[in-house]
Amino acid sequence: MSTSDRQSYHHGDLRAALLRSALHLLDTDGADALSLRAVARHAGVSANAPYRHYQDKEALLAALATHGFTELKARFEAATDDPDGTAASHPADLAGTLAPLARTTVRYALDHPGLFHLMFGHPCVSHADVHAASDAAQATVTARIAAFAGPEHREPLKIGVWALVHGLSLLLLDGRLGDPMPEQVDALVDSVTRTMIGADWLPGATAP
Amino acid sequence: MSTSDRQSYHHGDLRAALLRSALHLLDTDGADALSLRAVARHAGVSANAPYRHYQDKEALLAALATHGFTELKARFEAATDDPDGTAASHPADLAGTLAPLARTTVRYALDHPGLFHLMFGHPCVSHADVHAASDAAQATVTARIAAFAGPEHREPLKIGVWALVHGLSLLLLDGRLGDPMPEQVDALVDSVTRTMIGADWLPGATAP
DNA sequence: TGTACATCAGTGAACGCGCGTTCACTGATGTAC
DNA sequence: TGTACATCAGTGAACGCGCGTTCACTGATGTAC
Repeated sequence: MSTSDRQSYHHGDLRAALLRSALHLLDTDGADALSLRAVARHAGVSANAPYRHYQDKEALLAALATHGFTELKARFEAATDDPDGTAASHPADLAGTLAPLARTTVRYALDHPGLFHLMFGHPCVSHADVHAASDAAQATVTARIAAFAGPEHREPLKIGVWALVHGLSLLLLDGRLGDPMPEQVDALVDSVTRTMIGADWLPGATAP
Repeated sequence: MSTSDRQSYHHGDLRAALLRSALHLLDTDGADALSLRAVARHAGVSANAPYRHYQDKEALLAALATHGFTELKARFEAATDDPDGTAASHPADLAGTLAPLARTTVRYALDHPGLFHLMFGHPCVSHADVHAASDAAQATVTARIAAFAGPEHREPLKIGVWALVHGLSLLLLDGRLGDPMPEQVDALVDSVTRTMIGADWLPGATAP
């Protein structure tokens, strides 16, 4: 796949190929190890060919992060089968609604560790495209929360959920919670989410 | 301070000076930018002098991370005035107990962004020293939780709190929650912590 | 249908850089007698 | 108290490396006539 089936001088769709190579290397070698030269090498192309398609390294990184957020958003929507997020979906409680989203995020992080690090730990986030894609993904989650929480809890809850899921992903990624199997991960995320999202501030909610 | 008051060939305590320089650079230029050469340069010493005190770069990083965890633990203890963590301290609810610890962590992250990244995002964590210091810090928090939560909630709650605080720190660090002033940060952490640590699973707890 | 030519998307060599690490060295320190 | 010498903690130069980026180039493509 790397030094691929390219027989002509022109590549065809090098832009997309570079993105693919970069994603591969990102998750193989880690975000810190990603170099433009390595990406070109993996795509079977000379070291400066990428400059035909991306202004510089930053631009490629921004494209990668944007891709990540877009894909994450799509997974959020797939996870809830409720694309616009406005209709109240079947689970009656907030934890039941958020758990699949939490699972989706954590899984994405574990599937794409390098990309996840890039998405959340890199200054290239200041790019307008990245920001837009990130906001869109976040909005998907926010919409779910809005349907459940009263306005005075919406903001801290939104931040809290985001932080919780984010932290969980990174702790798992860094191996700080051991090295659980995928289904153990799901169970862990579920139990943590349900424990943390105590519903006591919901109107009329009490102990289980 | 950098090319310091050193007039003799021998330095005196280069080991400590290197650590100090590294900490400074870490929080000034970021964890990714930290190089052994830069540390030596900042300490006013030749590029290979550090090798007299640390086997290689990894060893220095491990020392830094260890330092970070040790200091964090001290701050935890200072924050609760309850050094051994066994006696039930004055706040009657879990959120009241954990909020100061959450604040402490987030503040530490914001005070030492580079070090925090190193502590939580770097493979040097596998060093035994680092592990020990990290566990010790974590135990301080765990002890507080154990005093409040029943055994069946202890584990997910422990992980959840850790993830929440960790995520909050990193989101703030990456500028993803805007650029709040220190006291706004404290207020944010408090409100998120209290919202997220719903006490509904506490025996007999109900809505406020 | 055939040819001239502009444009596009690659190549290969080179640039300067900072890095981690090793080498043979040398100045300062402290200990034995 | 004075001197010889081992040991320690630095120096400065050099190594090979991979990086991002620029340069002048060339092969392929497509369009005008």
